[in-house]
Amino acid sequence: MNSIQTTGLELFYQNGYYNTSIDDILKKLSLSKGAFYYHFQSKEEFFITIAQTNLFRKVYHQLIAPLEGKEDPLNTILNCLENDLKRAEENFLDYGFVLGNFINEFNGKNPEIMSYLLDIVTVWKVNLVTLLQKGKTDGYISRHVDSEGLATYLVSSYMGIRTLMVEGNSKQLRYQYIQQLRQYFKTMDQPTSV
Amino acid sequence: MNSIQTTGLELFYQNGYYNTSIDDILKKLSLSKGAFYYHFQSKEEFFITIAQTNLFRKVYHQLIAPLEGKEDPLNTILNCLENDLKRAEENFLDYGFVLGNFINEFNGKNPEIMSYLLDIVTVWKVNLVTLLQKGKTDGYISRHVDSEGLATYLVSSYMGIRTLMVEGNSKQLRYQYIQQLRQYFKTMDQPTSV
DNA sequence: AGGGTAACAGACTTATTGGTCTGTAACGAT
DNA sequence: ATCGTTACAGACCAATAAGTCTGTTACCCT
Repeated sequence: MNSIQTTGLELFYQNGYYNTSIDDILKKLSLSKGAFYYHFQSKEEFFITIAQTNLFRKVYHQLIAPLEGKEDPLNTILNCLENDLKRAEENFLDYGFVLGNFINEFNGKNPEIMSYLLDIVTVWKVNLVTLLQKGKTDGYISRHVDSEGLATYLVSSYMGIRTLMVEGNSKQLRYQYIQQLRQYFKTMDQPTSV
Repeated sequence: MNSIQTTGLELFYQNGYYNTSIDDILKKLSLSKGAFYYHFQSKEEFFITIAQTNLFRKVYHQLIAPLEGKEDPLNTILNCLENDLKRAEENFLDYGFVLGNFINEFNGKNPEIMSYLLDIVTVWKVNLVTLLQKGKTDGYISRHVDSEGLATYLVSSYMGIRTLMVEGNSKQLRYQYIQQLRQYFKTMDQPTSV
């Protein structure tokens, strides 16, 4: 049953939700329809289950966990994103940002699933904001920085660069992206630089 | 025939390529299968035609044309993006960035179509780079700015924010995004601020 | 007026989809 | 050993997909 979820997320990620049939998943596992519909009510309920467990875990592990218990928020965020992009780059068959892809796919089609997906984005963003705020009280970040705005900006730019990196020259894109981010961060990492 | 393309792009945008059937398009136009397959060989060829004409025109009109013949590149870009986001926001049924959605959908599924879509991105990016370079020679932008990198950053962040703006509070997101961009631009609009 | 072609109409085919339903193997409890 | 429940197998169904094919208009040309 857990293997169904794992394989399900894998195939949904590669081919998209609507473009992946239950049969595709079952074929890969050499299982039958009966097995699937014994554990899950429908394809939709199946995906929601996956989103709330596997997908959330994945995002948390990739983008939130690496931020915990570190000083110097800006550098921590920068390293986290850079490592993530490097992983995506080395993964010779990368399909973009899992969460971003699904948000894109379900937009305007399934509001319920959309809300679950956006919840995950919110969790990520809240973690970023919290980290940035802490950075301000700890004296790492200039007080005039808008934590909410910066978090929004980070999330959106990351989602975008992951979409762009599906083409060939992902190495250059990553370099440029990180470089620009570093430049931007420079303007706010010392409170004296106002 | 042109109406088929227009309606086709409209529905592909709203529901995605794979989730829009030829019948859906034809039903909306009260046309028959015969009409469609008289003009187009297949659904794929149909989309490619749309991408190269209608989709390209749309992107050009939205994001490239407003940049032409203006001084002060950074402000021009900022205004262009802000106006575009405002339009998306007022459009009470917005489905994200057309081009970005398709790139997301076809990634890993149809390399040929992908190449056509990425071509459009390239055109946009080249236009940005050219504008930034001109801005440097005209003295609007600091010489140490990496035009290529900045263009990459602009494209990716725009694609990301459009994906995020599909949820409710798009007004706030737009404001935060533009605000952050403005802050970033401040660091490079005077050559003396190195 | 008549012939020919461009521009469609729409029934039909084949493949695939999500989902149902009946059947059955394994297995612990009594 | 038997019973009953869990965990599947897989045939089956209705809906929908892209694409084909045989018509049938409408209209221009001569």
